[in-house]
This record gives sequence, C-alpha cells and structure tokens, in this order.
Amino acid sequence: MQDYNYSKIEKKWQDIWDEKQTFAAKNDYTLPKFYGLVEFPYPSGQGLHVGHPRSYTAIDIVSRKKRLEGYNVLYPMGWDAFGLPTENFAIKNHIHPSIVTENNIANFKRQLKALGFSFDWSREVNTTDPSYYKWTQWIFLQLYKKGLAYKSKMNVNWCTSCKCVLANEEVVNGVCERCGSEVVHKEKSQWMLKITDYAEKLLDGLDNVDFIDRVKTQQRNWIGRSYGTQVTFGTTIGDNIEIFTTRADTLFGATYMVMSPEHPLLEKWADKIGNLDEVKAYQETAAKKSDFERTELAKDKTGVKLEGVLAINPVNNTEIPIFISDYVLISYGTGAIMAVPAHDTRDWDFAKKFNLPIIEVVAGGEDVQKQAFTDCATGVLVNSDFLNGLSVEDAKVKIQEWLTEKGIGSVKTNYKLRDWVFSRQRYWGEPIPMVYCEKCGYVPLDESELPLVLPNVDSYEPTDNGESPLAKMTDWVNTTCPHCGAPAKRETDTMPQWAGSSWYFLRYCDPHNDKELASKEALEYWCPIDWYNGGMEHTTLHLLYSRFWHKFLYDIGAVTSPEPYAKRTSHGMILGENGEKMSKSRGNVVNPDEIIENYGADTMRVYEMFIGDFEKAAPWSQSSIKGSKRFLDKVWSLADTMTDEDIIRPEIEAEFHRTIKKVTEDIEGLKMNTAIAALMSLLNTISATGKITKAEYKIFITLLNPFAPHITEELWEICGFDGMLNETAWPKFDEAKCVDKNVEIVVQINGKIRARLNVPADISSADAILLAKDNDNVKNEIDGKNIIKELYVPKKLVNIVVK
RNA sequence: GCGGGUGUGGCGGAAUUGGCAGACGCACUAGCCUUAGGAGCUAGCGCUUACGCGUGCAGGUUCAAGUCCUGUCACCCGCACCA
Repeated sequence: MQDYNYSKIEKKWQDIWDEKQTFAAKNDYTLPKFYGLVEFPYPSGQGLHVGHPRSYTAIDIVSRKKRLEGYNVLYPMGWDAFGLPTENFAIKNHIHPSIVTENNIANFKRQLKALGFSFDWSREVNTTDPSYYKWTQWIFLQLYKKGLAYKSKMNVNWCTSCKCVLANEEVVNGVCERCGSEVVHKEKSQWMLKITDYAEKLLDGLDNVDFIDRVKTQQRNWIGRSYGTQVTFGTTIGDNIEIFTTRADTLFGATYMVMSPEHPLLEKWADKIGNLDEVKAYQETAAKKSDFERTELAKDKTGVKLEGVLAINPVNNTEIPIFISDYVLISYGTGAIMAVPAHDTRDWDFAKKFNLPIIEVVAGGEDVQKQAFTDCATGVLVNSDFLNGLSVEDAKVKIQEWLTEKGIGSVKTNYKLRDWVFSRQRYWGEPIPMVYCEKCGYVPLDESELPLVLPNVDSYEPTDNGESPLAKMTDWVNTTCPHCGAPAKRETDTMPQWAGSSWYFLRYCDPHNDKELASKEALEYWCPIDWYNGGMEHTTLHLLYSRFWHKFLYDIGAVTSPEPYAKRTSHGMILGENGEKMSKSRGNVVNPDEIIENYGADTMRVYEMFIGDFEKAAPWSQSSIKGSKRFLDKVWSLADTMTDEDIIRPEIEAEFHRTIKKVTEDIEGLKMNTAIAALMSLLNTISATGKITKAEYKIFITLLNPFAPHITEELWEICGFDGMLNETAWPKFDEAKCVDKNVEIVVQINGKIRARLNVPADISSADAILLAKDNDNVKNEIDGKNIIKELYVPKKLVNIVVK
C-alpha cells in the first residue's frame, strides 16, 4: 500500500465534502435534530490560534458522531467581525476596516477548512454584513420600544487608550479587559440596556439548563441577588434617607449612618451642611480615583462626618451621626447604609477609626469591642427591645413585619448586576438606529429603514473629546426626524462588539431570511442549542448578554425557547510549551498552519483532544504530537494486514465491545483524551495478533472517524467498503459482550496482594474463596492463623482477613 | 475577605466513584535493523540494594482510601468595601 500522504488525502476529502455539501444541515424538520455550537471567532489579523481548534474539534467530534447516529446536525460557523483591533489596524495602515475584515475572514476560513471541520458553510454569518446587522438593529428597536433601551447621563467607565466607554463587564481589576489601560470615570450620556429587568429571569433560568457548575456559579455571583429590607430613616432636617440592609434584625445596633459621596441628597442639603467645604473636598477626591486606585485603597477606611444634620433611627428614635465614605457605593442598594459596627466588619473598621460607639445587639460571639460578630446562625438578640431573645432568623421576620406595619420599611431584593452600557464611540460597529430631533427627542428609525448602513468614509480615527468618529460625517449625521420631519441628527455612537454575538446562533437556523431574523419553523425546530462550548472568559459577558437578549426575544414572541442553550461546557486554554499563556511577546505561539503542514490536520485534531483533560489548561508539547502521528501511522499500516473475515474474533470481542462503549460514552462526556487512549489500547491489542479482520477494521475506523475524519474516510475507500464512511452508522455495543469469560482477580491477605488468579467471570463467591485458599502463597500466609473475615468482590478480588 | 477548583512518576495525564495506583501517550534506557536516523521493531521504565514505601502534609473511618471524614499547607481561577 502507498504511504500515508496526509496532505494529499486531507485536501482530497475537504474538496469532496465541499463539493457534495456533505455537512449541510437538512431543512427537513421531521428528523431528530442536533444543534452543536462553538463560539464564532473574531477574525483577527494574527489568524487562527491553536486554542480555537480545541473547542471546534471537540464539538466537531460530537457532531460527526451524531450524524452517524442518524441525527440531522447543524454545526455552523461565522464571524464576529466588528471590533476595535480591526479598526485600529485599519487606521494604522490606511485600509478600510471592511477590507481588513474581508482579508482576515478569508485567512481564517482557509485555516478552518484545512482542519476538516464539518461546518455547514452554506449558513456562514458575518456580523458586519448589513443583511445581518439589519436584524441586530431590529432587535435594538424592539428593546427600545419595550423601554429596555434608554439614554442616560451617567458615570461610565472610560478607557483612556481605546477612547471609548466600557461596560462594567469589560472592566477587569480596574483596567480595560481588552488593552489593559487605565479606566477612569467619566460623566457621559450613553445608551443603556436594562439587563437588570431580567436579573430574576436570568437567575431562575439557570435552574433549568445543563451548564457546568462553575458557569452557573459565576453568573449567579455576577447577578448577585440578595434579599433584605429597605428602611426609611428620618433626619433632623426633615428629609428621609432610604437604606438597604440584609440584617434588619440589627437595627437597634445602628450607631451611625453612611452615605456614598455621590448621594444626590448631599446636593440638596448643601446649605444645611456645616462643613460643606470638607464634604466637597472629599467628594472630589473620591471622584478622581480610578477604579483601580479605589480597589487598591480598599483596606483603609476614610470619610467625613456631616455637620448640622443627624439621622433618626426609626426603631428607637435615637439621633445618630451621618458620614460620607467611599466604602458605600452609589451603584448598589440605595447608596446609603445604616452602620452596625458590632455585627459588620466594614462598619466595625470604620467605627474604630472614627471612634464611634459599638453596641452589641446579637449575643453569642466574642467581645464586639474586639471584633465584629457576623455569624447569623447562632446568635440571640439582646439590647433590642421587642426583639430580645429571638434568633437572627426570627428577628428578621419580626422586624420586617413591624417596619411594614409602620410604613417605614419593606422587603426588597437587590442585585449587583447593573445595566449594560451599550454605546461605543467608535466607527467599526453597528450604527444605533436612532435620530435626535430638537422637538421630539430621540426617535427610533422605522423598521423599513433598516439596515442603517455604516457610512463608507476615509477617516475614522477616534476623537479626543469622547465623540464617535461618525459625528464628523455630517452628510450622514444630518437627516430628518422620522416623527415630525424637521431637521434632525443621527445617533453617532455605535453598538459594542457584544451586540452581534448576542443572537448569531438564531441566524444560523435560517441565515438567508430577509423577512425576519429567522422563521418560526426554523427556530422551533433547531432551538434550543443542544450543546454550546466556549471559553470561561465569556461567562459574564457574551453568555450573559445573549441569554438576556434571547429571553427578551422570547417575551416578545420572536423566539420559541425560553433559554438559548440547553447545555454549556467550557474548554481549558492551550498554553505555550513553557506553561505560560501563548502570546507574541512571550514568543511561545504555535502556528496551526505549521502543525498541519508537518503532521497533518488529523494528527493535530487527535493531539489536541489527547493533550489532557478537556476542561483544564494544558501546555503544548511539540514532542507529544509525535505520539498522535505514530498512532495514525499504525492505523494506516493496519490496512496491509486486513483479512477478508467478516467477524470480530472471539478472543478480542470483549475488548472491542468495551471500546465501542467507552468511545461512545466518552464523546458525550467530553472525555476525548480517554476515548483516544481506549482506541490506542485496542490498536495495541489488535497489532499484537498480527492482523485485523474486515469487520474489526470497519468498526475501528468508524470509531476513529470523528477524531481523524480524513484518514479514516480514505482507508474506508482503499479497503473498498460500501459508500462513504460519513454515511455509515455508528457502531453499537452489546453490554453482555463487554465482559471477558475469564478475569484475573487478586487475592489479598489483610489488604496486601499475595496472589493473582485467573477465574471464570461468573464464579461464585464461595468458589472464588476456595480457589484463593488453595493457592500456595496464600496457604503460607494464612497457615496457623485465625480467619476473621473472607470477602469476594466479583471480578475484582478476594480479601482474607487473618489474625 | 467571599465563591469555585486543583494537588498522583522526569512530563501530559488515567483510575468503572471505596476494590490491583500510575491506563494511554511523551521523554528516557538497552537491544535489533539500517550507509544513516528527529524512521521502524523488541524489551524495560514510580521510589528503594532489600524488607518494604508510595497519590501535597497530619490524623481518622474501613477487611480495603487517590477516592469518605477532620485538621492543615500550597497553587490556580472568578468576584472583590455589594450593606
């Protein structure tokens, strides 16, 4: 037989698949379906990273197996192509972003095709295509109509390098998640999406989906629901202050109050505050701090006491001082708290620093003068009038009833989640389809005007004054009001990159529809996505945003499933050979093109699946790839030893069935590494016999096909098997045949191995023990001792306990 | 600080969930083959000269512990003054 010429074979089959549209999903909605999805890439100038194929190969394997099992499979691919790197590259090199995008996509596509993924290329989508972003804009209009998109002047995160606002989700450790530059706060008018309205649904929906736990936990923490009480405190100057607390039971222990420096009441009270200068100075310092500084300085408490105004604790009418301090955040709760230093660590720190009284109201801990007692489970209420003697739980209920009755408190649920800042001051994004009219305010474009196409211009540099580059394009900006016809201006901010990716999986269902984002029939059939694999870094960004949009689309009847993804898994990163993250600057980047050239796509696929636990990070190893190549070489040369026998030989039948079982189950469990190990083991067993039968070879290469599709398809053809491998059926195993007739068991004396025996698999417990005791080694060990216990674990071991 | 996770040979990693620790692969060693080897084949490969000892460390439960319990250490990831 000829040599294993992977380059030639891989090209050959890729061309055949292309030509025959082998992997195009069928529009026959009566078939059982499987919708597998991986995150579509951002087509960067660097080309494909070896990390991309880890995820793509895994779901490709699942998809290929599902096809052999008879499913109508949709495994699509597309391009998340709007975004800053393209725009920056375009500016630097004076090439239009659309050309840069086109080139990058061509390169990515070539690389993906070279890896033999079974994507349905007829459904390719591109977020920068007007026929696609027409529907992104349409969704925005629907959000606007339902009051979920609004423009608001607010303090936003501003990246000093990108010259652009960022969503809270995009700020990591106080710096920009994309470029690592400092993020400062800036007052700006921005389009916002009310994701907070969906906090409850986003949380509750997690109970009904099959996401790996760390994804659920991370989303739950990010949404951050807490149940508590909102309480109204009076003041000595008439106004009331609302506070939120989860520990209403400790109300009698409130010895002061803290307001956030940004609290609106401070402005109202300007003429009543005795030390206004001091307060203003503190407000200014707080405002100047970047997010990074603010977290850095988090340990040390600072603050200013307001002179001339005191708060009144509603439970006992005690007058208590009010402070402002930046440890209270304007963005959470009501922006003001009651401080109970005896039972809250932060309040305790502050009280110590400012020498404020600490009153114990929950007994059961250490001395509250020495440290705060925060345990809710064991304490008993003291110094709290009608709450005395109650447990924390009971006291919470009682005080809530009391407050509600008096009309000064109510049960409240709070979330950490904040609304989504949706404007970006950049060129390369979807235009927001809104017009500003002096008379009518913001007016949405009529749906018939969509898509609102991005103007094609020469200059799209960001401006230093924080305005979008589109603002300079007056021809485009100046328009008429859709409502009254008067001269008006278009919104010049664009949407964030997360917009296009928040619904792309819906478009794959019906990608060429120009009447709606996808037809109901297509959505009903394909959704929800059966399996979505992607990176953990998207858990609180893309994954949360797209769930929000999907739930909204569900509520307005545009989609038919309440959740977009039935199942979510996540892959670990592929690290450089030195165990560090791959990056140009570290010089440890592996180029997939080189691997394909030197070892072939099949080897690359097998290697990436064999590299380790799919969910964990794994370092690349140039020498380990050879193992995968050797494995495929051996599979190839096995063809020479094939006999015409159409049977599985009895002596290896059990291992065969076990391997079918293992590979079948491991693919479903994403344990690709052990599936491949099982195939290697079986190959070793077969090789040792010096030949392989036709029936055995058929099964073997079918099992290997999802992992190494080109070589197996070629071998199928060379061996003259019927049709094409991708049209055959996935092998079935027989549970009864998975067990060998004879098994080796070990004999332990007091838990130590003393002998090994070959016994029939169905031997009785008594017979096994008898047989064990008949062994010479065993006889020596138990001779003259008392047998205390004898155990037989079927097919495993005999243990004899002696004294 | 809170939440999640991980510690197993020289390396990547297995272990049917309490039942032979180290599957499978890499690297390595020896031999064969070869003009040659970054090729192939065969054998070996946790530690220890041994008795034995071994899954981060210390205890415990059990006939039996990588797996369960208690304590402890280290590292990774996420959130971080969220009231």
